[in-house]
Amino acid sequence: MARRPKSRFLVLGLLSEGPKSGYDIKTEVEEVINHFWKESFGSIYPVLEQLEGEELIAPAPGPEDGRGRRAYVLTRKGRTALARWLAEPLEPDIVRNELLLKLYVGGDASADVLIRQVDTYRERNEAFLTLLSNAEREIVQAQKTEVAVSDRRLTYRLLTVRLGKRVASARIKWANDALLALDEMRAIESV
Amino acid sequence: MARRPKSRFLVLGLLSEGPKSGYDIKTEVEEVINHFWKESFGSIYPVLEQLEGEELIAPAPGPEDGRGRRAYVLTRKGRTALARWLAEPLEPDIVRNELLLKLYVGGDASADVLIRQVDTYRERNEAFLTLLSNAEREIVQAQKTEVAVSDRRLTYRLLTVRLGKRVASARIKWANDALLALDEMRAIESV
DNA sequence: TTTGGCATGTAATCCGTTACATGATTAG
DNA sequence: CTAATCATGTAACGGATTACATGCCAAA
Repeated sequence: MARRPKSRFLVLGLLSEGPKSGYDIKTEVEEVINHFWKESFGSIYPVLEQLEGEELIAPAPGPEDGRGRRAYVLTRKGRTALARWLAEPLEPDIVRNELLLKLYVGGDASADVLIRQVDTYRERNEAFLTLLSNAEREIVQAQKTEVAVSDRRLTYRLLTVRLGKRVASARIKWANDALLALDEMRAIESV
Repeated sequence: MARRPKSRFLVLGLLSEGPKSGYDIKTEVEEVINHFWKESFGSIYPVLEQLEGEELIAPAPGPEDGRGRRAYVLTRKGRTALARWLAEPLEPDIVRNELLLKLYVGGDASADVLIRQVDTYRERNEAFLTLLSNAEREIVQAQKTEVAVSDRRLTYRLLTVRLGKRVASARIKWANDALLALDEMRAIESV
């Protein structure tokens, strides 16, 4: 069994766009794909080392950076491995929803406590939606100016943002419904 | 920092409904809350032992089962701990969406590969939606027959199912849009 | 009697985060 | 000069899964 399967493909995947260092990868995770993926330095650097050992990536050619920066590129072998992974069936995602667990086992709690939780959930998703809408606008803007070559990546990127938006909107709608139901419960409680 | 051991509260929470054994808890996870929570024997039994050590739960009174079954109940201390956790702020959920990663880094792949992935995603979410709709129907049915005391738990349970439905529907809608966009890409490719 | 479900538990191991440790370079 | 940012890396730890190990009971 391959170690750190998911992190491996994040690194491999991001390197497919061009030469990058561990630091670059971390930055891209934080600034761009943070809404659907997180990764720490603690896995990025070991993975880079491991992938180099397997000859899936290699140090980028060109002048060394004075700062000790070490960029990598995909090897042909690495590109093949990435393509293979892209075609592999999706693993079922692990689901652990703390809010739903609280609702499910919160039968003894007052409605107030749960209302507060659902409200937080709504707020977070609203903030998230705003964030994604901005990202979407930026991509659409970029699509107008870029040449056709990069168009495909932008299209894919747009898709990732739009799933986020759809899901966030769904959660917000649910939260509004749920708050109505919980308010009713509270009204009954206080009688 | 002390990260929240989530498994503890699953166990504590499920025990708040009444005496249960480790096996019961596993069954309930599998059959009822599987859509938003998973848990293995490998954590359930150690957690039970740990909680007993902390006096948050205690062996259920009553006749021993011949089969070696060991049921537990919440202590008063346990009930307090649960209530405290219910009111605690939600931790940000860890997001790792394999499909979106594949889309994001799949710029070099043929549209076909991605179409297959998105299609699988749609199918899974459709199956999921069917499952949840059945669960919803059952709860609504139960609400008509149950007495008012258990009504609150049923209401909360219904809310958990409905969030699942909302999100699944959103994903399906997205997938349909995405498939249209990807089909267009494929058409361009083949020219 | 043998299969399947009930029932508990442990060991190996994985995947990943957090916190720590270190140092160079650049902007103010 | 000094703070922020760039940049790499390691050690400790932790939470959870998987696979394994064990055995009882009921029904076919």
